[in-house]
Amino acid sequence: MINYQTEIRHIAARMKKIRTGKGLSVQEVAYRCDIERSNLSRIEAGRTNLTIKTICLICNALNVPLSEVVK
Amino acid sequence: MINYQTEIRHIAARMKKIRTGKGLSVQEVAYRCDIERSNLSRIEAGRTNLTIKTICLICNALNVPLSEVVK
DNA sequence: ACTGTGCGTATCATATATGATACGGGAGGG
DNA sequence: CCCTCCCGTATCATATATGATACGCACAGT
Repeated sequence: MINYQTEIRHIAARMKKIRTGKGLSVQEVAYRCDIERSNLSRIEAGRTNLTIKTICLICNALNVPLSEVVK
Repeated sequence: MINYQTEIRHIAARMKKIRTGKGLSVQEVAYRCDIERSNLSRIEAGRTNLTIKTICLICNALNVPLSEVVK
């Protein structure tokens, strides 16, 4: 049984970990995927129920497959 | 490079395949996850950019892990 | 022919993700 | 002490996912 709130937090945490692991700033990633920096901050804080589109854009900016973020 | 529109269509197709594979009707799945039947129809037609919450609810109704739908 | 059921789709209202902007704080360099 | 980044967060506007409802069609059973 999946708890979607937990899942959102997990996805957010993975994104942040990948980003910092690659030494990228929030600004840089936001710029790469044409997402508002403030929005990306909210997302990484796990405070938004993101859409597939947004997840894909961020995955592209981080240069990782979807499966790396959604497990 | 991930194309989010393609990804949405893939996810929609997997959901439909799993549902029909289990012999469930759209109504039944919609009822199980408390989602509008019309909305689930739209989703399976690949016409909406679904949120993580919605995907999780549907996965629960289909009794499959997230990884079965998002690859 | 009639009825019930499942599905797709259209429309409108509502909730909410995202865009846009602004402010404050911490860290580091001059 | 100033700057300059980077980050978190708050607020408001806008775009859009979803809820709610309705209609038409195909199909099966009677």
